[in-house]
Amino acid sequence: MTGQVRTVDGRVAGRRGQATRQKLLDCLGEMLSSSPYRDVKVIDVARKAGTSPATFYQYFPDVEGAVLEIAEEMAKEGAALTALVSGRSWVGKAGWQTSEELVEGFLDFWRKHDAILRVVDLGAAEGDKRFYKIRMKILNSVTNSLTDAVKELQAKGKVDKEVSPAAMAGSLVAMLASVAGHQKGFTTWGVKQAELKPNLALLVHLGITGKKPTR
Amino acid sequence: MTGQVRTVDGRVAGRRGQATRQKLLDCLGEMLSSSPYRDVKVIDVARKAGTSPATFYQYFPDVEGAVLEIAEEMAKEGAALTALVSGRSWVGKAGWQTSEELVEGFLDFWRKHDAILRVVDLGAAEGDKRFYKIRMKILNSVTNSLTDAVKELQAKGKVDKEVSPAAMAGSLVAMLASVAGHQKGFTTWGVKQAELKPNLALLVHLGITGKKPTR
DNA sequence: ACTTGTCCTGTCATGCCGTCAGCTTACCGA
DNA sequence: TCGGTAAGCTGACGGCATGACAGGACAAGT
Repeated sequence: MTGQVRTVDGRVAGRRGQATRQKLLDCLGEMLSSSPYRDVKVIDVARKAGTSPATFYQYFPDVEGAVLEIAEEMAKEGAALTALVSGRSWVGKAGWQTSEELVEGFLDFWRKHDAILRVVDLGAAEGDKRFYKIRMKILNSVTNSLTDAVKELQAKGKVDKEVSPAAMAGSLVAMLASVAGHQKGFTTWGVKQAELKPNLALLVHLGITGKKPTR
Repeated sequence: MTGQVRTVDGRVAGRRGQATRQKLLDCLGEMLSSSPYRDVKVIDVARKAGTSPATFYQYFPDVEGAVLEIAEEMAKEGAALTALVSGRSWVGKAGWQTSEELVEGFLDFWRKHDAILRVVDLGAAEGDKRFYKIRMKILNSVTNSLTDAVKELQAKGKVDKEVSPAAMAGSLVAMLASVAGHQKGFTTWGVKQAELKPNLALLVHLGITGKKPTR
């Protein structure tokens, strides 16, 4: 399915090659956390990995290509976010818990992949389809599940029909992603983490069900 | 207050100099809209402005410095966003209208300054205090006004005391900013602009007042 | 016309980019 | 043990952007 890992010039990578390749990816990941994306240079990544720039170009077409690789890997891990929504209840106390756990999971994931998500976000916002696709891949599962939840509640007559499930789900997910991306900003600003989560959960609950939660 | 416009080496810029400077800023702005931030080079900006790279460096320390300049200008214009919230009513039909106009104004502003806001966002997310400050400057006015609105409603007993006004306002503003930044994404994805706005307005209204709007 | 201060550019050292030929290393069959 | 072959790595190079400087072009006042 995945095929073998290949170098740019078409050779198949063996054990040693894959190790080098992975080391380059790891170092790039660290660089992205510690310095602005704009300033990340191939030569620095190579030096950090204890190899030469030429080696980098053997495995990746350019920095962006390597970033995409890291992002893809993260996207796989992000599929687990679906579990935060699908098959959960939105009624009563269980509904409140669903909201809380969704927010919690989201913030954790974002904190963990902070740097790379920032780059993905930028790429997507700039119109790069590949980055956009990855961003979708991560958000889609959650968004779709939330969309379904709203549709279901609408069918039961518990939510106004004027609400567009997709728009609502998309907006909420965008909010979560954005707030997660600026978590540091919020704290600097005077809003504590502990306050943030319940408020986000409240907004999610309000958006999906249209009602205040029963805690 | 503003002082005179100065070159990097300390001289005061005259008429001609300011024109050149402005032209460079304009061209940089266009470049940011049409190509990834990472790939914007001084030499391209200079060429586009019909001048030389050396001239660019006479007015700006680097690309980032020039971007900050554009961003500052935009921030001034963004102060007008305050008017969308301050002194408005959140009760009854007027409340719904407030929500709608806030969303409308926000999306328009973001659409207009699309490219530069993206860069400011990235800079802020990467921890650059100067960009963070500008982002604050734009969002602060709206956020503060919204915070006050929530506090007021809380004082009247119309909103739960558990709600943190600042966290709620910050989350809503982050949502608006994020959705605005990915407007293209939403449309590609199947959500129409016309659906998006009322849903965002609904979420804002729910978040601030805790109640469904009366339309 | 002359002076003065502003404005622009040609040029240069530096450093990164991206590519190539060629060297080293690991694996494998004889 | 010994080549043979393919994988793996690097030094070196032309090309280009950067950022700094000194000096020439220009406008405005005298």
